[in-house]
Amino acid sequence: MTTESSDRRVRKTKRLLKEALTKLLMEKDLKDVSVLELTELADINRGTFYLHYRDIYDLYEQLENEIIHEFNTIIRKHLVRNPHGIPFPLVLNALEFLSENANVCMAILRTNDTAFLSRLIEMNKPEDKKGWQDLFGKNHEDLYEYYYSYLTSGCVGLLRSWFMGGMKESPKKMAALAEKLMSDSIGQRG
Amino acid sequence: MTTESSDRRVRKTKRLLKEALTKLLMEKDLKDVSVLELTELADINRGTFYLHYRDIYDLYEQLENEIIHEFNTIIRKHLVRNPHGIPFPLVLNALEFLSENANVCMAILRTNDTAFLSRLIEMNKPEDKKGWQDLFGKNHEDLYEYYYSYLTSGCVGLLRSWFMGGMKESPKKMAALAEKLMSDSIGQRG
DNA sequence: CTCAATATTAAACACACTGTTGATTTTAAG
DNA sequence: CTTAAAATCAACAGTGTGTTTAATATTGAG
Repeated sequence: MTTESSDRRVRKTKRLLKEALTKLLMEKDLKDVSVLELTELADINRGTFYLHYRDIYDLYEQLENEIIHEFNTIIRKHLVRNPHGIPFPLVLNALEFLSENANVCMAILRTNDTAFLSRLIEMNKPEDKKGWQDLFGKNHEDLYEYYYSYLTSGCVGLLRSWFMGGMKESPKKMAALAEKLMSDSIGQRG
Repeated sequence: MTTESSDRRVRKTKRLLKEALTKLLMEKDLKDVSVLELTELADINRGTFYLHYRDIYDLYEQLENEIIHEFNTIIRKHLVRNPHGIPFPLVLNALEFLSENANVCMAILRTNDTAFLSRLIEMNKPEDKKGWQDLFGKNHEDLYEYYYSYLTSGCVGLLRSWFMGGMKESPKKMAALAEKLMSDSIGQRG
């Protein structure tokens, strides 16, 4: 995870750069963002950029990291309390977080980058066999991975759709929908 | 769609460049591919590249286009015959196509680019309200879009998982699984 | 407040790759 | 064979990169 610097100057520089990148990602692809224009927009010396980041992609990754980390914090919190099953508040909290951080999330999702998706999936995948069984039932052990992929990708797709459509539905309504779709997918144990 | 050139030289040049890009995408990200190394690998003059493509991303898009086009051909063929419902052969054919074109598909999916996903989704979305109703039932009309997003994203995730795992299951088995997951998602009309 | 440490700045640099051009050679189609 | 088109080769200016140097500004600790 990104370690917070104790020096105010560093914090300010990084914050300005991340804000600038978020702005730029609203209007163009990551590949079209140059260090030059980024630092000009942030009003930061170009050399300073390289004091903190290897390149634009490095900065982007750290931005994405922060979102994923906060996201996982929400998820973990619920998993500890209720290790099995898919609690409604989890989904709701997740959606509310996204809604509150719309700017950055929009920027990330706009890049059309499923690395974001893949990482969320991998990081929250149940590690032990027990977890799998509780989620998907005892049959089709060899298919757990596939069930999981379908479920999580589906959710991210749902979420993307909600985001891109301007988040017209309330987080609560979307949470209920996600909940229903997920438990329907899981519930079928042929 | 990409128009086939009548000139053998052009066809050869484009084919070599696409093959070279596919190779390079097996080992590095699209952003790290330069026109220089691409044309050297393909043994094509660098200037010739610009006769046909704007930049690396343009070439990549055309490569992706071809796959999507063939994919859609399979899908459309089935939709005409059986406009409503999700026929088993459709999924099977799609998976077999992917299996046969593993190289290119792997290269595309490895880029972690959901533009591929989004386009597949958009291009095959039922246009008329009737289609939606037949797929999802008559309730929750306002939620059709979300159902569709969940369903299709889920399938692409499933497919990605299958691909990245080395395609150990047979296309037939995966088709059955996809079929089941999709109809389970759709079948619920609470 | 003072000061030593550290971050930022400004300027310059070599470098790699880009995208285009014009002249020349090679190739394909009729 | 003839001719139109494509590919090659060499050269070009332009842009952004990544690094370095010395000077300047800001910070946190004492």
